Amino acid sequence: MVTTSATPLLPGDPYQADCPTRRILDRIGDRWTVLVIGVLDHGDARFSELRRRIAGVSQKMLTQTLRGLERDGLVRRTVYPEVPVRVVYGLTEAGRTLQEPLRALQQWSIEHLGDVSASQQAYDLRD
Amino acid sequence: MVTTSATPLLPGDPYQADCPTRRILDRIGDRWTVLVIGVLDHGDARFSELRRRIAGVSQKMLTQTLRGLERDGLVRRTVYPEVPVRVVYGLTEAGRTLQEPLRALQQWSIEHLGDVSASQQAYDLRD
DNA sequence: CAGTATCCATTTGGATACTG
DNA sequence: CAGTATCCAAATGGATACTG
Repeated sequence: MVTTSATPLLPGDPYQADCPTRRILDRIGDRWTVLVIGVLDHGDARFSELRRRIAGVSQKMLTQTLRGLERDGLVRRTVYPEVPVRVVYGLTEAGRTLQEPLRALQQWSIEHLGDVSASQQAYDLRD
Repeated sequence: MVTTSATPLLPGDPYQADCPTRRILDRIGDRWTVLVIGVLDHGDARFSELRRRIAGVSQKMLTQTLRGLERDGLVRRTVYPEVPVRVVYGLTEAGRTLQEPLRALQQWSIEHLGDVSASQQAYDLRD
């Protein structure tokens, strides 16, 4: 992709409110979004299935998270007007591409969170 | 680093509270952490310099963010006991490695946030 | 089943005043 | 200069009750 935009996105200047890094973190930084994407990456799922598989999520937060992802075009919501109604969620193409950078982040976590925990312990034992 | 832990970190099972993805997002998901890392990646900086370069950050939040990063071993804090005191912050090796997955995320943003904005507009115009 | 609506406790973070 | 301490408004999110 080309960055021909009027705002040249200086690589070292991400401290504006509308910078891409800020926006993506606002998108995925909450408690449930990445978990929903993670589950849906295994395949489509109904609302109740998502709720079961994501331990601890409330109905309100799951709905809210799914609405946000749908609004952003990362998740597709399909309603089958049966009785009772069946609603199936799935990742869009855009949603699927997000998994790659998320996995990079997860990989960093796996490699470094041991050191991070050790550093925290050392820090807390100071003085 | 080796992952010899008793919890094998199933790749498709990131819905536990202590999963690596959750922990790294708790770490970088807040408003200021990635911005601090972004600035420090250009080189060490004093407290006042960070404050100037990160538009909108309050003294309290900058301090809080830096303390958290220091505790995690991602940022090094050096005090020069001059008068007035001079404090210089810099990334540790671990802190520097975090820049790579962050850049991947930023790259995804740059490539997709146009589509996301379009999708939001379409969503909001529905009904 | 898949939500919506409401209430409320906790968390987050900005503003302000003060300090070694 | 580089903080700390305190107060308080707004946002976040869980619990509960209700619905097409």
